Amino acid sequence: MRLNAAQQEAVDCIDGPCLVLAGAGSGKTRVIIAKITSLIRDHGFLPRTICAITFTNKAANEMKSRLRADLGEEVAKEIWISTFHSLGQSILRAEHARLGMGRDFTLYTDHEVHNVLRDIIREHFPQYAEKEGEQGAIQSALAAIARWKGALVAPPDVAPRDLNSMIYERYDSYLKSCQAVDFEDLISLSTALLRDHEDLAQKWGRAFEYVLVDEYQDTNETQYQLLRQLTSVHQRFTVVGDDDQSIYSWRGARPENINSLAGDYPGLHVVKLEQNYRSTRRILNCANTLISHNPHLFEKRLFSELPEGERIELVACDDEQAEAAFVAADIQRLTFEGGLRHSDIAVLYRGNYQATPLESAFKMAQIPYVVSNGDSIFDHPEVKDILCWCRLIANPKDDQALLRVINIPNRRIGADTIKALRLCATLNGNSIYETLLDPRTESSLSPAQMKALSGFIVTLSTLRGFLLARKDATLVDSLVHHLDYERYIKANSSTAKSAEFKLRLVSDVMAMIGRQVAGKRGEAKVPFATAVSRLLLRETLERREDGTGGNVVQLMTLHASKGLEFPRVYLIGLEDGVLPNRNTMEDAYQGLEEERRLAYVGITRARASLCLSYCTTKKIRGQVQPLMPSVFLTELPEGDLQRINPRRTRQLASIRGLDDVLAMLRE
DNA sequence: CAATATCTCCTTTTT
DNA sequence: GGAGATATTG
Repeated sequence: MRLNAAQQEAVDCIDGPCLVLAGAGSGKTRVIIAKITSLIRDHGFLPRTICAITFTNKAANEMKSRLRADLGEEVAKEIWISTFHSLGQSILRAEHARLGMGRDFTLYTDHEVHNVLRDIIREHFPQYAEKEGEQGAIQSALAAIARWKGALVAPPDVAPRDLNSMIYERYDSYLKSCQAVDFEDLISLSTALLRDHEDLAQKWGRAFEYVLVDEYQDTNETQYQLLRQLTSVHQRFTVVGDDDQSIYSWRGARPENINSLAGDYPGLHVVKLEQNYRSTRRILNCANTLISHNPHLFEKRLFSELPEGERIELVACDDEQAEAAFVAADIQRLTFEGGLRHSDIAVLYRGNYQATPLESAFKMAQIPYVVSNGDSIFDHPEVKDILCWCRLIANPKDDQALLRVINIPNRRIGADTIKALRLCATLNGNSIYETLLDPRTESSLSPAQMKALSGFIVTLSTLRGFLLARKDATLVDSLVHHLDYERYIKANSSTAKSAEFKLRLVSDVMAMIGRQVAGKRGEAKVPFATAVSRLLLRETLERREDGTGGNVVQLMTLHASKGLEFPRVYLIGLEDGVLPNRNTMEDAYQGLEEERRLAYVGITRARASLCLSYCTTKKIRGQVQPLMPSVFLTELPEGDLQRINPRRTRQLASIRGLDDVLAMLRE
């Protein structure tokens, strides 16, 4: 498809910094792809000097496959396409020595970070937990630490010494003793590294002659700093963003980074994309009217030359079961009679928990569906166990992994033994692994305990010797085999069938690691530790069925829907307290604005047809409670809405309208 | 030390 | 109304 004037302008601006303000559906992905293609074909950039950064793996994969289609496998695989986090991980793995870390450091997930902080507070600051409640203390420490890391302040440099700063210090040294980093470290340590080492700043600044950032409004402080450093040598980059779609401020995103650019780069070229190619004029009008209730950083007016389209449907249901049943019945109507494919449809909602009633209604109606970001293969305890074994093999200092698997399979190592071990470890500031090997430890434990522990040490060192020597996919089989994991799972499963299921999950995950280590699929061979932390970053999830693949309805949160589009969209749960979510209202009106943007993102996912629904009652904590419709419904243009009675089956007439619109969209 | 019963927190979004 | 952590038994 041809580019319009503004899109072409954005593609052609290559000599300096370029900011593209891209409204929803204005073809920003097309611009990014066209620009990368043009950089390579028309301007002689080498593919490996181009770096494109996205926020989700989903977006990165999408970009990869589109570039593969345009440029071919050979060229496309050379381009650096990654999320900020995985780029940070690459930098840290390459430069680990400067940080005084081994190459095989571990990535701690939020869950582990939470547990670490909980243990620190329990052990060293019990009065803190008593005063604020344990959860409150953890939350407060977590927020403070995130703030310091975001501002690149190391524990010794924290100015007013308070409780949180002491926790920060303990936390930091604990992570170091485990040779572990957290998600935020992937970026903040990379940034600090380039800040403190001029040669590295030069090296990485030269590596990328052109940098592109998608969803720029979602960058936080450190990500912006990293971008500045990566582009410091050539000063050539394009960032694409839309402040109306900023929905991650809760994790530190600063849409103001859009404004900072103009100050930091006086030569900044700004391009606005205001023509929407995605949605009917009615859908766009709804979206525009809703978002006009928010203040704006940049004035922009989205317009569309597409047909007016059908009115937006508005459905009031009795409760969430009725709502789910309505959506299911409506989808059946549209697919049986309306000729819509299941994959043309998405159901969007605020929280993951809202998927449950939909799932049961869809199962009942035999509607094929996928829940994205729903329960992942990595959430199964058996998979977590085996992954912790992998982490431990790569990095034995990884205390959190060690504590999880020290008694898996059963080795008769119990709570008392672990308690004694941890005491020794904290006393010497060592990891538990080091403590196990320390001769001084023996005096603190009984002979029986020592015997059980030495069994564990032998197993671990055998596995390390065995696995780290291998560079092929068989290593994963040998892990399961050596642990006698099959027997362990069978012993802990109620039925043979569930044991089989669990083993299947485990071997799937191990196959993912095996593929990377062996360098299958034309990808580069990857060290064991990297392969494992890619799983923790969820980088290697099996590719989603795209279009042709699974013909299924997609269920997802509004956050997960960003960047996607569907002919028919259901946006459910438009109740006061749900969307806008009650818990976000604390930070005054800021919260409401972000919730409104969330609704805006949902509405603008729809191409031809949109259905909004809400419930008048819902079961909350077991109690049925009445609910008010969302304020956002009152902010939509009345004339573009059409109330639907969920109890009455509808006529084909309304489907024909949809058909026409779809046909015009396909032109 | 392991298996079962009871309690407590939380249900916002994700790399 | 559910998961996960802790207390209580065998």
